[in-house]
Amino acid sequence: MNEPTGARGQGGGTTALGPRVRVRRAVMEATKALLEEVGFARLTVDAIAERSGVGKATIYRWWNNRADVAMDALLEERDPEGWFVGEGPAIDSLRNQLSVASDFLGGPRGTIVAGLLGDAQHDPEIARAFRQRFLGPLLELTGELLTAAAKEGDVRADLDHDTLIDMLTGPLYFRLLVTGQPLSAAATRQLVDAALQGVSPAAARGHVSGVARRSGRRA
Amino acid sequence: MNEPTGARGQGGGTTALGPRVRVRRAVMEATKALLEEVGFARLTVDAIAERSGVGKATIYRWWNNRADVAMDALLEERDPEGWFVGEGPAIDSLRNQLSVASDFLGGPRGTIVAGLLGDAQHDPEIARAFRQRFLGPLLELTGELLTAAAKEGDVRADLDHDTLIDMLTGPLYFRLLVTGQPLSAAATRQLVDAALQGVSPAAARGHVSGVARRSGRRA
Amino acid sequence: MNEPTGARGQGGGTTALGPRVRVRRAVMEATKALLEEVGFARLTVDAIAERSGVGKATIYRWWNNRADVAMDALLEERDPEGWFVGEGPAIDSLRNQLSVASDFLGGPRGTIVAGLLGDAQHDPEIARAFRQRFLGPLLELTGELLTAAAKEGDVRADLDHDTLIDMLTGPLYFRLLVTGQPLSAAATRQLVDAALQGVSPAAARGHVSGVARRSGRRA
Amino acid sequence: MNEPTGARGQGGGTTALGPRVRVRRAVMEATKALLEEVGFARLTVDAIAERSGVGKATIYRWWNNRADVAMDALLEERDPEGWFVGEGPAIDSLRNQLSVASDFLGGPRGTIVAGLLGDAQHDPEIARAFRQRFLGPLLELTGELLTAAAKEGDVRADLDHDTLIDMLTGPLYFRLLVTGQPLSAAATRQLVDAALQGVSPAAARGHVSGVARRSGRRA
DNA sequence: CCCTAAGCGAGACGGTACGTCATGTCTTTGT
DNA sequence: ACAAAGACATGACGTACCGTCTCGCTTAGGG
Repeated sequence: MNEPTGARGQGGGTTALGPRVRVRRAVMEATKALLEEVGFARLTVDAIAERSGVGKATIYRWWNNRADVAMDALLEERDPEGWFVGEGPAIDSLRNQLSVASDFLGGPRGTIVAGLLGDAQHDPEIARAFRQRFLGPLLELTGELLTAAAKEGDVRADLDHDTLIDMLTGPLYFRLLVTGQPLSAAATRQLVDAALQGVSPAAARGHVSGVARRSGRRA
Repeated sequence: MNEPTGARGQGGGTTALGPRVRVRRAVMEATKALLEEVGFARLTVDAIAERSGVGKATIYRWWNNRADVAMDALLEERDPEGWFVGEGPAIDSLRNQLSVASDFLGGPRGTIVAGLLGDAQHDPEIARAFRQRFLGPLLELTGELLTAAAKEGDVRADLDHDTLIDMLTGPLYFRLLVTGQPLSAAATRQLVDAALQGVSPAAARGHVSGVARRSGRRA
Repeated sequence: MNEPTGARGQGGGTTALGPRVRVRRAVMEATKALLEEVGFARLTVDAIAERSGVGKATIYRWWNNRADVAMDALLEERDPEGWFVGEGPAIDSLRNQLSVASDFLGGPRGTIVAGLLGDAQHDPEIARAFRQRFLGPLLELTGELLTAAAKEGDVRADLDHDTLIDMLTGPLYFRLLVTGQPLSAAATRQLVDAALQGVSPAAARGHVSGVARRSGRRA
Repeated sequence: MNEPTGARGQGGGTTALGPRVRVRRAVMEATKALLEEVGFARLTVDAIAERSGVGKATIYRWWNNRADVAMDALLEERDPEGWFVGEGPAIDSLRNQLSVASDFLGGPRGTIVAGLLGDAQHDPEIARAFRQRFLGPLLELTGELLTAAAKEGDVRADLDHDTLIDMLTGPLYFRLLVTGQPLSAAATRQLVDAALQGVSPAAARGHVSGVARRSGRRA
């Protein structure tokens, strides 16, 4: 279960063991180091190979391209974190999740995500992988939180969840990928508040701001 | 003034006339054709040179890189369009602008934008150019429309414009660059409605939906 | 003794039995098949392993490299043939041996020999093996035949045997490896005649041509 | 005429100038140096590129593979030499040519030739080039000398020239490529004498040996 | 009206990274 | 214990595209 698995582990046979532990570790570490040092744009497979002491061919055996490697490195860094929080009203968890996402995307790992998505524009395979491995789980969680929040009466039930997700998540990636404006938990709270209350005037109910106040725990 | 100008024409020296008309036209046409045929990802300067009959050096004289060329081609296609509409309530113009943007980004030109932004993740110069030349004018317009709409009482005045823009525009680029879901004027209308009314329940004003109904002119 | 022996069997230790029968057979057969299908140039150890169902490591246990394997395959094909003929005047046996060699080198097995010698130019080990295992026995026989023929008065006794062998055998390999001209028993007979009679005029002896006529049995 | 031409110059258009002088010189020099240092077997295009300061792509633009480069280097070393001697009886020139060839093949350049021919066994293109560019001119000369010598009465007129060439040249390459025995002008003289006089006894005429004595000038 | 400088085509060039191939060794796993 | 299966480091391959650069050829426009 905790078996170290390469990107292709998905196929999930029994004997397809993925890169042996040593190889995987070496590659991951080298990749992370290089990502920090030179960024994704200048990350090359050759460099990873040299740095990790792993043969280039071996890397290509287990990963499809540098983006694939970088994605694995990225996921390794994301997973142990407190993404999948729960407890308390769902709307709070939702706010929290978006704050955490902001911090993640606003930090050094955000640069990796941006680079990955940059390449994804040229290579559908990367796009697919990103959606499936990185984005999917997160959006799924968001969807569940929305369902719960709707049930708890904090979110309108008549709205398409996809639309809601776009509204809440879209701005983060917009900043990351397009405008380059800073991404912070604070800015995101503003945004979520606005989204919840609505842009039109006449949206002034203690209900909403009350929730907003309650959930302002994580900076 | 009406002189065809390359990217560097901005500096506006005296004799730096930009590419001679013939060159610019040939390059632009070749670029557009190639963008349609192979997409931005496989667009190469060599191909543009060969196809246009223009020397590679000449291209590099007037443009910085393939993204620069592609951007020019993109702008040529965007400009004549009905982006800068006005008349009637500002909120309607705003809705309209977002619909037009959706169609633009959802169509073939959207692919170019995506490719451009993809490269922008690796090359700050491209990012800068994109923001300045493509995005800037649009967001400026959006800002003005928001100001007007606020004055007309259709938009809350207590919200930061940057946040609002992120809320309204972000989802479009999110779909384009990240999720890959289809981008249509219809989907965008839904989204704008939700943004205006707010996600929280207790949002029940004929006011908003009335406006929405009025502005549903452009598909 | 009759034990099937790999290349290393020569050392002749006690327990070094050479590849087990099954392994050897499988490898030999796969190798021969591949040699016929793709030729020596594209013969790869991986292919032999896959085709024969024998592990690559096992192959390397018993053979040094692909040339070594190919050589074994080659020798398997050569041995049962009628190389070591005798009877009658030695000069006839000599002619016959050269004819047989021509046919061998001119046929598909010649291609293998050529490939082997090709690699031998880069790898002295292969060269050594070829000379010792393939060429040696043949030249030894030729030497004996020359001695006998000299004793029988059909060959000058004042000539160095090495020189004679070079004269008689060299042209065959020259055609095989250098000029690429066809190698047939017929062409070889011409050559041997010329060698025997001499290139200078004043060579007019029925003796030689008579022998030539007698020995024209194998095409 | 004296225009430095790359391997592909054969196509012989007017604008196909071949590698520019600087490139060619740098590549040739690096190649010769490397051939001396590591031999043909370990000659790599990468090394040539690095050593010469010429881009790998540029090398591949003008040459097809390392063998092609090596051949050019080889020819550069062969040409200025005294191959195309004349004067005096043709049979003497013939003897001389074979002696020179022996020295050439027996020396360091012979190793290059051997390596080239080694690769030629795997790559028909190399074989073709070797025959056309290196071997052809030499054998042509040999053919002419044979014709002249026949006319002068020193060589039998009833023998196929191809056969004669094989007899005289074959042994040299046999030693070079197959047996590995030393190649010297002295050994070659023995061989040529034997070929002229014939292997059979009854070949004892002052005629031949007289010529042999006269031509023993070049060691 | 020429004649000089610029724009320009053509494409050679050095460089970096790519992804692939085959080698020969080493490790794991199952008998 | 032997061997199948195959992972692995190594090193070279040949290709692609980049952005720079030199060549001459044209083609104005200022003397």
